[in-house]
Amino acid sequence: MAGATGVGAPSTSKGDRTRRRLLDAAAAEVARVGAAGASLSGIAAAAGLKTGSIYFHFASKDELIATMLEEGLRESLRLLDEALAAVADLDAGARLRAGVRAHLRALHELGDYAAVVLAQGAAEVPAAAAFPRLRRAHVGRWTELVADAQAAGVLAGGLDPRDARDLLFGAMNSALGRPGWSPEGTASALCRMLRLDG
Amino acid sequence: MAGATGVGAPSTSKGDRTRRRLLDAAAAEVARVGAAGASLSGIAAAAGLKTGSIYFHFASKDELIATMLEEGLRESLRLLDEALAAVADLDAGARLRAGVRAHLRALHELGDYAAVVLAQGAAEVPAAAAFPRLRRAHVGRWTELVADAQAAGVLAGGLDPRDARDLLFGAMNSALGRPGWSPEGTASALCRMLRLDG
Amino acid sequence: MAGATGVGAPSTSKGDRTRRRLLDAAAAEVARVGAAGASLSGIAAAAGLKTGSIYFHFASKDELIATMLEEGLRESLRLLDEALAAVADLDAGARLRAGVRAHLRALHELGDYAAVVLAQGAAEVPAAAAFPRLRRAHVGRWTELVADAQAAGVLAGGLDPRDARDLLFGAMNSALGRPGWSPEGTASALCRMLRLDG
Amino acid sequence: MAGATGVGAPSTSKGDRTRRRLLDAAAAEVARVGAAGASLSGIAAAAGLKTGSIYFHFASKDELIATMLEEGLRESLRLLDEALAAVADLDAGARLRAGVRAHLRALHELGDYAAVVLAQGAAEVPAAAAFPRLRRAHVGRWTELVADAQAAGVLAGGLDPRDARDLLFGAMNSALGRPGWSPEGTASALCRMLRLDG
DNA sequence: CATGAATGAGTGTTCATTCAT
DNA sequence: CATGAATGAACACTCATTCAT
Repeated sequence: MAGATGVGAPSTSKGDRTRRRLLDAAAAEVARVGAAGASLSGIAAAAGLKTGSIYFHFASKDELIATMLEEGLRESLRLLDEALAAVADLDAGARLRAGVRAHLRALHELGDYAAVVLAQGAAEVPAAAAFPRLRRAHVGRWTELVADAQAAGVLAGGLDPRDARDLLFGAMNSALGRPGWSPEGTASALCRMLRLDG
Repeated sequence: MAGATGVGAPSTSKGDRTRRRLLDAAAAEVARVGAAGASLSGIAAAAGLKTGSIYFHFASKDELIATMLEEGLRESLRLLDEALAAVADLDAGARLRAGVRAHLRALHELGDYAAVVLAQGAAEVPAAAAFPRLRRAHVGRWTELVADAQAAGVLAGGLDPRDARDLLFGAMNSALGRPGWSPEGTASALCRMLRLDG
Repeated sequence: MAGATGVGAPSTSKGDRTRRRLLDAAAAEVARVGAAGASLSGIAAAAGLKTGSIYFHFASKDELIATMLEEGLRESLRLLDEALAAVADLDAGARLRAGVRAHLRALHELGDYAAVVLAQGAAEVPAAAAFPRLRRAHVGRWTELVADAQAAGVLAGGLDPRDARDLLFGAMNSALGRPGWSPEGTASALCRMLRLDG
Repeated sequence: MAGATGVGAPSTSKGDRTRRRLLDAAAAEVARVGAAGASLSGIAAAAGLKTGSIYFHFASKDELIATMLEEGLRESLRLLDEALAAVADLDAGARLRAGVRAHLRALHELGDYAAVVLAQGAAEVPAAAAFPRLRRAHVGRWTELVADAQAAGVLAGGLDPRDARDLLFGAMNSALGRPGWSPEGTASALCRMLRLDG
């Protein structure tokens, strides 16, 4: 929610830095008014450029927004995987809790990128921006986490893990709507509601 | 998600019927591309009118969309209250389960109206469209339901009921994203995950 | 300038009265925002009608405005002739002074009609509204008055009476721009400037 | 009245030249049909542009027209001051005659700009376009000229100099309505009528 | 007589996009 | 790399006009 620094690694060239400013500005603008409502002139102004200059970095509005979405999703997946790797040896309940904490931390850190990728999904977004591979990977990770937790009995069984996963996802992403939320607080509240406490 | 039946009672005059067609078309369009992305020409075409004719029925795009949102929210509140009235004498857990079922049924019946009111909220919508009374009433109903369930011990205590309410809301509204979902199935899945089973 | 009752004789039928209300409203609206800026819906509303109803009384916006202009010009000519008839026997200076007083009184009485006909002229007005006969008659009367005064030596000679007439006209019509002006005061001021005092 | 040469000094950049073409076209269009009746598409076409391109140079129709009016008024004031400076040492009658000649020359040179600023005033023009400083300066200059002439006895006394000034103004501006008028001819005619002859 | 409802051409304005500089 | 300038298609909205009721 807060003004994020963005997503990328430290870039070297001036062109790369401008590109990053544009992606950040696009994320903020899209989070504020949606993909359809965001204007290239607004994004350019927020990045300290004139409108036409965007086209040196991106071929079209769609490409700019798709790139921004993809980077947000990729980073969000990276943070999740990092967190899960650290708890690979623990039991299913602990891994699920770690996933929840990681997702909420990602939501918080990624700022506008997360707001866009996770809250709005790809609804208003151009078809080209589906990048299904990343999306499948992300979703798959969560389906696995949930199914393992069900198998271990720490999460209610008897229901399709994909349904359970979506409900969990909806609950987590609702945090983006609240001002001043903290990842840790929301994670512990959610785990308590699901009786997931260690 | 599917083409909505709409919201209103059978109207008599020709003008009323056109107005309803416009509201239905607006709901569908906004659900598809967001308020900013929806175009009056698209809405008019879907309602079988020419663009300019909209202005005989609504003073502006904002008024059209705000009216649609308000009717959706009002109807959704009505359905919730109706369901709660029928279980007023039961215990807090049963009332919460009834609320969940009612909300999901409303989501399903209201079609595009709900997709808009509940998923996007009034985020992108003009300030005039906040209709805060309805929104407060709706939110208040849910805070009460959740707080009662916490007090009765059927829902995890120790956390702000408003946080719990938002998590619950997020989980329920996530159903709109899935194709072919059923209100009853989702309700039972959610209740099971929360260990709310009567 | 002030809200005028209009121009016409007492009418009998209800249709005639509606017609008059429309002409009055048109005069006011055109005086306020110009012929191009005046809208039929505004005029209709000011006359207590719905827009479409205008077409029962006038075939088009142009016809409505042209009729209003013509009535204003005709009445203004009538008032001038009336005043001149009363001083037909006096000398040229007295007749010119009477004309000035009559014109300024007409400007004052005719209200919005005069504002339109005399100030804006037929500049913005449709070609059909030129009604050249009336205009020629009006202009002709003034050329004569001025030429007679020049011949009699009470108005500076040595210049084309049509030029003198236009300068005089411009001076008189400038009164419409001043708030709270009186016909008598302006007439005496103008006569004094021209050294026309009896 | 005829196609105006415009107002500005020779500009260098391409944008400045386009801007000037737009202002000239706007002056012509507004002189022809009034501010409300003038259309941006007409103005753009007359300037050899497409409608939307206007917005690169002016933020709105109002700004375009207001700018045009202001430049016209400013230039007209400049021409007046220039002429008055050249006769600062002469008597009040000579100064008034110089003012009349200067005003009529300005009317003639400024073409459509003058037609608009002086004939229509800022009546139909948005509030933002009043530029009251310029207007006050222009009006003040004339009040002074007239009052001095009255005090010196060369113009009839016994009447409010502001009234005399407005009558004078109306007479001078009436020249705009006549085809083929010359500033010198009109000035001498007016001065003769007012017995101002040096 | 008058209205309710609709139309189509027009308005001012925005915006993604292009391209010479 | 970036800008200044322009375009054309879209947009929300207005308005004169029509016509069944």
